[in-house]
Amino acid sequence: MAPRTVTKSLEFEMTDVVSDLETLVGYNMKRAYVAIQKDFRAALGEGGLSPRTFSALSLVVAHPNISQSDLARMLGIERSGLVAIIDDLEARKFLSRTLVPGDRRVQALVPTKAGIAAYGATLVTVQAHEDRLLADLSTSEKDTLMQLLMKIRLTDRES
Amino acid sequence: MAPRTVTKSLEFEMTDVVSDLETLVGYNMKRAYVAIQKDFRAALGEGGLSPRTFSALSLVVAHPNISQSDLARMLGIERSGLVAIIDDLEARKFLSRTLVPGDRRVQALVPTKAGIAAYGATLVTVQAHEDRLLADLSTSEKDTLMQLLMKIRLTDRES
DNA sequence: GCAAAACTGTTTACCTGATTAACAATACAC
DNA sequence: GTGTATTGTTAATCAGGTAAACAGTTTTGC
Repeated sequence: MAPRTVTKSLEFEMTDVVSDLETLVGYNMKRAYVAIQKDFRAALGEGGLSPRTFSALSLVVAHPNISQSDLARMLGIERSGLVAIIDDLEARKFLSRTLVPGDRRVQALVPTKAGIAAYGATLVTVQAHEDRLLADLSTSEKDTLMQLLMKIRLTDRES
Repeated sequence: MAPRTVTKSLEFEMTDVVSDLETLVGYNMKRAYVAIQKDFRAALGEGGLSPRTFSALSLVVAHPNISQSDLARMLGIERSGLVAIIDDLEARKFLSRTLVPGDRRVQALVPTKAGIAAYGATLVTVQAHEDRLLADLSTSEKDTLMQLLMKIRLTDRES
């Protein structure tokens, strides 16, 4: 079956590999992640939302009345860690904690009009930042990257 | 030119996209990075090297007699932040700070035999962790991922 | 020659993001 | 009803990182 395909020449490319480090996915993932985050913060500027706060706001806008516990689960963080994030968003008047009739434990998170507007504007800025930073990647490369990242991300499901 | 290619069906796939968040590279990059790092730590266990300490050791083994300043530059961190990492590696007797004849400011980092051995063993463990975690990705997918991450990473050069 | 500038390793103070453990209030199982 | 589970919260702690200052040591520019 397919006896003599020549694949050897693809195994190594002659870019000078500085050390084994360069061949590890984790190391390159970290460096790429740091570069993106740095540019994200620069794009949103002083007083702008941090990546995690933006993520939380995004999910609250997409899922109004979500509880903090559910939001924490979606973000993959502990609910104790979410408190400060929600405090921040509430201080900015982007959402409010509101009582839920049926269950007095939970406080549903509802975005304000200002919150929805701010989210929309910020999303545009964030998308512009990604378009700029990833200008060297073609659309199909970006698609591929997203698929691969998603695959790796979902590895973490069971924990 | 190419008047009616049907690309529309590729634009959106019918996985339920929870929010805009899922469409952002940065968010998925972070989630994937967190998943990998978590698995890395689990693979190396209690008392094992942290990712950043492993990275530093890798570069010292690959470049014996490197200075701390050069190492910090390679890692993309401040040299003040490197001190604790080198302290750790020196405490484990994996390297030593040694005087350099020509310049009394620098202390060259030289790996010990134990350091080189530990690095080799750890590298095998790390590679096994990545192979396991990324088992769902084909070899060519891994290659593609590395190329794309490298491209993004190099965006950060000028800073 | 020598003053000014630059570089090296280091400490200190601080920041961000995150976790764990505990807690009071509330709801649910049966 | 009693025991168990869940919610939001605080407090303590940690990991990783930055920025500013510092003493000691070259290097540069005349």
